[in-house]
Amino acid sequence: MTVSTEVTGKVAAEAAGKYTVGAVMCPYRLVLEHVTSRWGVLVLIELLDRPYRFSELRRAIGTVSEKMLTQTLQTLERDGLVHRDAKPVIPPRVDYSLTDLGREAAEQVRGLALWAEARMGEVEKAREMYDAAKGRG
Amino acid sequence: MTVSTEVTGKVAAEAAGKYTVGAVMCPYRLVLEHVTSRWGVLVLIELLDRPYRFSELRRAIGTVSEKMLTQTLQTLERDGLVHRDAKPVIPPRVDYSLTDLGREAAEQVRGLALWAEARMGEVEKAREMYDAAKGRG
DNA sequence: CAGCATCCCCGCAGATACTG
DNA sequence: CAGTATCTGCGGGGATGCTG
Repeated sequence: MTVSTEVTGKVAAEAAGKYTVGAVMCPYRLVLEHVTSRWGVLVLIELLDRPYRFSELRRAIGTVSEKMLTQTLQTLERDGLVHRDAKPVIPPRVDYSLTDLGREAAEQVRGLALWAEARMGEVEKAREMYDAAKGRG
Repeated sequence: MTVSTEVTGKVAAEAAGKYTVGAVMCPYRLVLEHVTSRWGVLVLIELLDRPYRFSELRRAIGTVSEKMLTQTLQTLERDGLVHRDAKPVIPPRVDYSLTDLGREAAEQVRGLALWAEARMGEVEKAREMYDAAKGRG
């Protein structure tokens, strides 16, 4: 059916060529990695609620370093998913919000997060069973 | 929504064990990182079509090393998302398939992949505009 | 406040060799 | 075929200090 097959088919096709991990990757894979990245996921979900200022976002996420948040926001802004609004005031004030494109991505990501939250208990049980089975040999 | 990343304590750290990915974090975050991981995403989407044998999956994805595929599959199996069926024959034959839980996750992930594919062009245009704006200073 | 620049560690991930 | 075991690099990402 599936576009998913087509999608991964493209990945495979890319692999057949002169693909190298560190170098240029196809745009599709890149945007996917950006939105599924460690901090990208959390930023998108936060911004789905409302716009945030930089350090407000930092506090909301809680474990992200300033460097990684900056880097993540720049990547998402470059991909056209996040809008950066720097106000020329002192002290500086910068608001981040989702673009229409970013909102689409964020809603997909939120679906994933909601699933993870809902099924977390079952996953934990599965882990315990797996570990117990391994432990007994 | 809340995406608190506060550490839940030593229990989480110890439970993660050798499967720890990066820093210590709550189980919810862990599942999310597993399914959004570089190879986890591709494995889940591939398995959405049908069961795969190990090296069949390796060829289908195309760029994944044997080591990373093994590691990814073990993580997803431990989380109860992937079922491993090792047949006692020579030469060995191992089939991987999605569990019901895994299928739910995979469908969410596919949604993300489909979005990325559909909007890839717009993202590329956004990147060009961003780079052009930066280039002009 | 919102970043940028720099240093540096460690763990992800690739390469290689070996086994049941 | 489907893995394990081991070595190694290099880059992700944290810590720190500085700027507009």
